[in-house]
Amino acid sequence: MELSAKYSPSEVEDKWYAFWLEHKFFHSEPNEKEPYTIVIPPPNVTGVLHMGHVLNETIQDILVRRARMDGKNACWVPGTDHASIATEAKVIKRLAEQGIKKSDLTREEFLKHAWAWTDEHGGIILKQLRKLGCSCDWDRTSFTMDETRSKAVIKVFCDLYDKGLIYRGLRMVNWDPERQTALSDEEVIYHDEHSKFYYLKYMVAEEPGKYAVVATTRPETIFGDVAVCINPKEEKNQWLKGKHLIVPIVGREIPVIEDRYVEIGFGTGCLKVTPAHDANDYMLGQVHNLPAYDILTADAHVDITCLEEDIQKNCQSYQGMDRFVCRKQIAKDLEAAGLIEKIEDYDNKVGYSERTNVPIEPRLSLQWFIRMQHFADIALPPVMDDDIQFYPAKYKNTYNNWLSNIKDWCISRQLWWGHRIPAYFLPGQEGVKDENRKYVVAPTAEEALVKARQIAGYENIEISDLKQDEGALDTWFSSWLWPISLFDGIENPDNDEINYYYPTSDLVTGPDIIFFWVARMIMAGYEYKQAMPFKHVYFTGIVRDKLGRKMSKSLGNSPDPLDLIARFGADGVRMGIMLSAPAGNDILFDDSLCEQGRNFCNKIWNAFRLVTGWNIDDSAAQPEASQQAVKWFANKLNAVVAEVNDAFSKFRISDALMTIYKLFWDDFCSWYLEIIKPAYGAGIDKQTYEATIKFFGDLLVLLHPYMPFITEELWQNLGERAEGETIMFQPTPKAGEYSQEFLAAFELVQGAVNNIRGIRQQKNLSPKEALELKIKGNSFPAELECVITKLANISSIEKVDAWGEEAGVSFVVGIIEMFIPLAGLVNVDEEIAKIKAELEHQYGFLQGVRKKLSNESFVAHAPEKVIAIERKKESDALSRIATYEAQLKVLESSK
RNA sequence: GGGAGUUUAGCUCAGUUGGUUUAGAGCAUCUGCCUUACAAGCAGAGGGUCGGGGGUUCGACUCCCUCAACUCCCACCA
Repeated sequence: MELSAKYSPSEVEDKWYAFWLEHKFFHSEPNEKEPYTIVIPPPNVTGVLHMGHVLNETIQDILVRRARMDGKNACWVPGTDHASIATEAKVIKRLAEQGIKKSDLTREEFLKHAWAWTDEHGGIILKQLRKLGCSCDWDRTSFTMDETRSKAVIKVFCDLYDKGLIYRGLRMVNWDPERQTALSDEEVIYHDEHSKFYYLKYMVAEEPGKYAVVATTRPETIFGDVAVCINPKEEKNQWLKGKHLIVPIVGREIPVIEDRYVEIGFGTGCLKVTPAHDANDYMLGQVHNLPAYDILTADAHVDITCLEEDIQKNCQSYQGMDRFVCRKQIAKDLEAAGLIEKIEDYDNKVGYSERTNVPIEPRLSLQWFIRMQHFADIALPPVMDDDIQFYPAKYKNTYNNWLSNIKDWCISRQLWWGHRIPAYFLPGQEGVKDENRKYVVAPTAEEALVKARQIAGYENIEISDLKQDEGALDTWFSSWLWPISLFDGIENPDNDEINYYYPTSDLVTGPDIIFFWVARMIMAGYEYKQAMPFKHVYFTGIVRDKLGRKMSKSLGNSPDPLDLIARFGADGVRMGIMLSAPAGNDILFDDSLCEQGRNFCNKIWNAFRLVTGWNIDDSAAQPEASQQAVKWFANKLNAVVAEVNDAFSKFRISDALMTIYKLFWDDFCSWYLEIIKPAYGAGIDKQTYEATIKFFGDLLVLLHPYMPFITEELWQNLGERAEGETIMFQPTPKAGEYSQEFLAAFELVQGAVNNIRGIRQQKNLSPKEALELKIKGNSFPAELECVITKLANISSIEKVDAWGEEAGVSFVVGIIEMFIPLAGLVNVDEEIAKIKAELEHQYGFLQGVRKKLSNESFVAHAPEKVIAIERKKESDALSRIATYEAQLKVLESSK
């Protein structure tokens, strides 16, 4: 077979992926084998593959493929997330481009558009994962809004409601005025901001001409002011006690109230209280029994129509103004009226919506919540006790911190795209306040009707009388069930699949969703399966560019993974992303990493070309050097396999890759193959050839989890394969016994070869020119001398008792003294200088060792083993020094 | 304001309970090579005293204190 000198990934990748699919190698069914399960962190259904996914999915694929080769029944379940807010935003944007407003559509019409969008763009990302080589069980592809998953969500909602763990209430929530929905606390991101601190004058009603100064960053909320609060202990504000103040512009007369909440010494000590627009003010309002005027619309425009008529008159000009426009306008107007004492620069934090990046507005609204204390109680211990293990473990702290200060979870969203809240309101409550309206919670309208008819007075209502809550549930309310709902473990809690695959093995995800997702899955796992959802959590880092910046569309620093795959091959990209990916560390990604991956593919490819290009000579005897090489590599392979196994057990999968990389490139190619390489034109003996093929196969198997395509391609061509055979199920090589002594002896051989090569380089000697080697005293194991002979092109090895008078270069490896005669090629002065420098180093070393040994405390305290090592160092150094000194003498006398 | 983490060759990182020839790797760099698998390669070489300071110890990159820089998370100060 003629093979090109370069590996062409595109030619083999699609072929083998199709082969794997065709044979259903990725598919898993429960059987008697040990399961190994991963559920994919479901990407947004309309999302596109980015480098973060590449990292995350590559790690998962490595783990899954490795488990499969270890003989486990590996199952990697793929799927997508409906991503309520993000997707609804995209749909609204597209509708806007067509001139359609969401408000013009009915819920049903809107959902039709949303599903159309989902069908159109959904699953693109899953197709892209195939290009990466991901071995997901595609037959199990799921969606958080498909039937099984949706039923699970609704069932869980009803169940938690029945348990009293879900409640509906009027609360101050984080409001996104752009998308016009409530958000959970976790969906708010705080940014530092340079803003202004406005000092406003509030005239005292009882004492005309006198005023109190109130400092605020949000003057636009003064329409909703209902009190000014002071700390009862604050000296300078004592005179305000019991007084009333007049809100500037608005003209409302409000009381001065006292509460220790106000911090003494901060600002002016006077805090304006606006219960409808600040969480703390709301709390104060509750305590002091104050009204709340909501003066902002859902899209954060001023709306004063809730105020009394005479007050409305004063504020008319602000009606309908955007909140930030109004802020400026009020400042301007107050300034003009002389009601601003001063404006200061002020740094504070402002919350932004994670999804729309719009400043959130604290808003009083009626929402659904989950009582979280119960879930914190069940989810904290397993992580703190390491039943569930985090890699890296530092995230235990983060987890602990969050669960120990848990707040109730706002799960309702004012969106249509998502799971509709299964609460049904009873008819005939027109006059009743929203928060007091009666409802029933049930999975379906029919079941809701049954429940409703049991309530006195509603015995005769019909389904059409019930009004379902308009809201949808937070996306994460479906995601937290993912490891259970994927196996239908909510609706059918005892089915074979859930019993077999759950708990899953490893979860691979980013630390940014530790609260959103990881913690909540653990909660749901213990609530609904009484067991952990996964045993290990591997937290990846963030993929950044080489300057350490986050990858973003606006910076244009985010490479397209498919483009990278086209340039470097999927294996090259996988290797590139894995080269520097210890758990929890950010990855500074650079194309050159993929280049390294591609180069490695090429190296493997060429090694294959070499090995399979040899002709087997049945009559040839195995050369001594080859025999030693085979023995050495067998030992080395065992040692490395043990190392790799250890690395995997600690989730150090980048380390494992680097270890295999060096094994292949340095040990196998640079040493092993060079030793066994037959002379030009000659055939190779059968024994060596077969051993080599075996080694190559083992190496491919070791590499396969990282580089699935090239390893399958070469493995298939490495020997006769039956139809339907695949490297995917070849067992990982076992870590057998190996001789530390033999490996150490071989290292000495390598040292000698390196030295001789170095001498050649310095003396400008061709590799083709054979050299003689003399060895004095100690030597290598005799059987390894032939390796030096071959690799360093040595014509003869002579054992001598002392160096003669001839010119040459000497060197020491370990404590073996060697000499290369080089008549006429030696610059005596140069050699003397070199040896002197070496001697100096040895003297320094010896001195250090002796200082230790002459220290009585050291000899008294240090363990015997350590002292023995120091003594060995001493004698070795002495022996080397003797050698160099003798050489120096010879050289000097030859001058 | 709390908490966590990081700081080791030009870059990215190892360094496992303090002691294994006076600190390792990959990449990059430099030198010499188109040597009959591979120039996406081969061979060789140089380069850190382990952020600063102090301490514990016979001995510290490794433990303690302190200072500095950077990163991240959490928190209602208007």
